[in-house]
Amino acid sequence: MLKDENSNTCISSSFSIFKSLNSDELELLNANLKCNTYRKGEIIYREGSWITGIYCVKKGILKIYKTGIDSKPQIVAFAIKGDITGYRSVLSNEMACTTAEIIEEAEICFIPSDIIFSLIKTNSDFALSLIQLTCRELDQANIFIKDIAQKTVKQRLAEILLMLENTFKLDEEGYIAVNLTREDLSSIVGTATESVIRILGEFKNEGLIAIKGKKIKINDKKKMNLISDSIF
Amino acid sequence: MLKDENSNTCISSSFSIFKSLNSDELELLNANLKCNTYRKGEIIYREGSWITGIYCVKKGILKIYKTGIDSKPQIVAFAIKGDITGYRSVLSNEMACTTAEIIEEAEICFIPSDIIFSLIKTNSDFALSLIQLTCRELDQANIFIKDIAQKTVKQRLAEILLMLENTFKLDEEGYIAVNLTREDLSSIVGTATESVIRILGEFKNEGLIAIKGKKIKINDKKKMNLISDSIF
DNA sequence: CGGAACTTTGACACGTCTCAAATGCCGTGG
DNA sequence: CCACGGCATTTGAGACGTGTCAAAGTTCCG
Repeated sequence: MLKDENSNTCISSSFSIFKSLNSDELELLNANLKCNTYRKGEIIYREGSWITGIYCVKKGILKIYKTGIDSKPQIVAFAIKGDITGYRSVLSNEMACTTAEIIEEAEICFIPSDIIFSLIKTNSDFALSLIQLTCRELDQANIFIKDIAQKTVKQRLAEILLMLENTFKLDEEGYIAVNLTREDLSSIVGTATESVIRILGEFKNEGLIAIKGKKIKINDKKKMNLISDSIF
Repeated sequence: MLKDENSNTCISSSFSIFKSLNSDELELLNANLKCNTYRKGEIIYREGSWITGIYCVKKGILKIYKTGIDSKPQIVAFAIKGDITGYRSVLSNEMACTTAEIIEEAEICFIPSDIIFSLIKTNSDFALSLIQLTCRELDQANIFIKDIAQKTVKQRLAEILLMLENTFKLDEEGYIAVNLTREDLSSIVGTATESVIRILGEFKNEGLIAIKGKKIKINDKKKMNLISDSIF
């Protein structure tokens, strides 16, 4: 029994995308996995490269970004425990359109694309789950387009902080449990690093947040929402 | 034979999303269609409402937008002949997250959602087509996030003009065959109407484009690309 | 023909970016 | 274990891009 290594415990209900698989399908999946641990800074796949399967995050945090002008990155998503990534390129037979980089020591399983395609073929509920996953992400992306186009940097930063609190758990003290550099933050919000620093400072002075190094705690979620929604 | 009204000629190979359907499935589809013509300004569905099926565009042009701050719209897509819209909300059982408005007299067919779901269930190729469609749109959205976050208004406007030329056909004189107000343009680019006007003026003075009322013609596509890619 | 919506132009204020320099933090190697 | 070097953060000053507001001109359509 290799249960602790590669098998059943690896992919299961913690990945909601696989919730519609029966035990046979789960077994097929787990029999074809390659799991690995990665350290901060490692690249799982790179924009423009061909990837041959999708990646499931068992543990840790990845940032998913596109590379823009002067190789300035634009973070378009994070992947945490239970998320899959790389599926877009695999499903549409295209080169990876983003880069996936570890920002917190991670354990990641690789699933070859033919397994995914055969699951889509044989299990329509799984296919539907995938459709719904992409639809949800598409709406998120459109919301962000709207916000980045219409909101000020301050509003966007408030919004992103709330999003981060929503995405990542809080530690014992209430700080958002992720270490992002100020530059990372600027690469999400779409602004200069210095602007992030200045506005974080304002938020802190107004008592809206607390800062301890890279860790941020939102003190006044209500006011933060008002700022983000520009009712302020 | 009602061929000219609702049946086979209506949904067919012109909708690439339906290319994987066999003749039985096409027949089922066409038997359940409701087609209508709409005039400029009409709303097909509205953000926040529940829609019970998807819409196929046989003719005409729609703008798809989200409503933002001070009800300022943010256009996130267009739908033209051969496109489907509204599928995101249907597939993920959520309220419409965008509004679809006619900007050029259109002929549109409605397909009830249960038909779509049953096709997904029985035809995995159709499901895969849908997945690939959403994946492509998702990447487009992420590209636009990157650009809107990193590019100047001028660069974005150049990019959008190129995109419009790519999306819509050209008329006999080479003008992009769509009538967008300057405000529409500003709602795509994410800027003020006045900024669009001023920069269009610059482009025109530099001979990059020609303007005839709402119609725009790109004279120097190469230079336009350079501007958009900020190699300029 | 009249009015409404759209377009254009100008002046001005403000937000945000850029550049530069100082300080702080952290991991690596001696 | 400490010192060093490099990277991240912070702060300031100044320039520039864009948004806002106001007013005039234009087009469109009933």
